[in-house]
Amino acid sequence: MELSPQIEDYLKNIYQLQTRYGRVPTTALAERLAITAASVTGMVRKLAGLGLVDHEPYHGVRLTASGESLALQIVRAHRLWELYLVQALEVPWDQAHVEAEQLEHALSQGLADRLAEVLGHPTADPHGHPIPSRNGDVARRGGVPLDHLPAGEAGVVVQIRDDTPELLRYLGKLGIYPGEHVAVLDVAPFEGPLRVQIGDRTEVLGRRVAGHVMVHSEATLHERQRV
Amino acid sequence: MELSPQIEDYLKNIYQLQTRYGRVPTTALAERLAITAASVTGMVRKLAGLGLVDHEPYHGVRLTASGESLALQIVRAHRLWELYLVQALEVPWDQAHVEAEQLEHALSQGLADRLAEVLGHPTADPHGHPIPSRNGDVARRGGVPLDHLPAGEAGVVVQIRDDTPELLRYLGKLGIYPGEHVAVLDVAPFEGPLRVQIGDRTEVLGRRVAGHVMVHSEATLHERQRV
DNA sequence: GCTATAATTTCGATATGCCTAAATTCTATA
DNA sequence: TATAGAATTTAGGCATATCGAAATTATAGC
Repeated sequence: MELSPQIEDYLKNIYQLQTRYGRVPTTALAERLAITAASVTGMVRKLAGLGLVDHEPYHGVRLTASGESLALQIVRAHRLWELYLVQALEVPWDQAHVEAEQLEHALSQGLADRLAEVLGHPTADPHGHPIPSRNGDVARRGGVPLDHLPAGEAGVVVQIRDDTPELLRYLGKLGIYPGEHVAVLDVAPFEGPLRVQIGDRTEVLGRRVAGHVMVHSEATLHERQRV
Repeated sequence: MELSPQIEDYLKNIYQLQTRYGRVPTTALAERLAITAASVTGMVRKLAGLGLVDHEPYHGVRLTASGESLALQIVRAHRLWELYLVQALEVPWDQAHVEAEQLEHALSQGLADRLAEVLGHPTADPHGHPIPSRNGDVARRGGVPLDHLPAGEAGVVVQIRDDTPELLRYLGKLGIYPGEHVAVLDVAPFEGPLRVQIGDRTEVLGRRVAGHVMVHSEATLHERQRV
């Protein structure tokens, strides 16, 4: 099936919204796509006609099986490009997203497979978001926001959520990437900032920022020291 | 200036036709873009309005300076991708064109420069077509069709002209690439096929095929043997 | 130079994807 | 449970880029 870039964007964004919030309201989609709700209604009716979404008027949309399968191909294309740009072309990770946004619509199945091969069949992009496999399998990566970790607990960064270029540049400067080990040394009272150990350095992180850093709790700092 | 992929395609194709044949008739463009002449007339009027082409009704179009400058950016994007796909991703050269056709519209100035840098600021794509520089300089590569070389003359392949995937696959099998040395051993009478030496092998080439292989005459076979 | 034919343009239509404004439906709260 | 305000859809329009058919202009042969 040959889809317009617009339709591809709809599918991708419906997918991303529904994975987090379930059935997607028209307005949420409209906001993400930066178009009016009226336009979304129109397009969504068309997508329903194509059998790609299930649209209950006034109650949002949800991808059908075939819609989801197509959405996953776009997500795959996007994330493969992001990783490729960062890894092979050394594009700064905060810029990769914008470029990938264009490139994702210009990636054939064959070339996608080639990228995946060159990258060693990766399962996550530079932000830690899972890269769907060719047949649409997605590894859920989960994690909890860093600011939910109690003082003294350690973990591994698994993904950066809701990232913006500015946030990514900041985190990059701090050396906070997926795969890095972090430990919460202490938390200032009254929902205050966190003192965090990253590698051999100590940084102070605001809660807003920490909330975007998803970690897998690994072991308490105490336990790690015993090892 | 932000242009639609369609407009980019018009500019690119006008550029390529006008470099070879001068002022471009509507019909020639229509045929290349696989759309009707009526559609071309409409679009061409629009391009003229944007100051990108000079349109003399009933006498074809020609790019203005700013139109040509934009066209060169597209050609640059296309050829950078082609080379990158072949060299870095090992895509077969007969497939690179189709992929690049899509990717060329999704290449930012910055990423184009990055590709060029990674490739070592190349001046030609895998087919030997010149890659315009960032500021629009194009190295004319010329060459004469291989079948214009008299028997006994040698040369270097500089480019493959009017290539199709089938032709490219065939030439690839014969080991005929830009940069390769070839020598015409003899030519069968009545516009017959050519016996050609390629590296240390000898192949027989039909005239149709040889006509697509552009070479720079280098030295006669006789002279080369003396060296 | 006239005319048949080819090239090109004009004209009216269509599909896509977006918009604004108005109408409708939903939902939370009094 | 009635209703105000929010969410959503409907209705009418617009720009882009395409088409086929008809009209116009160019050109080549007589």
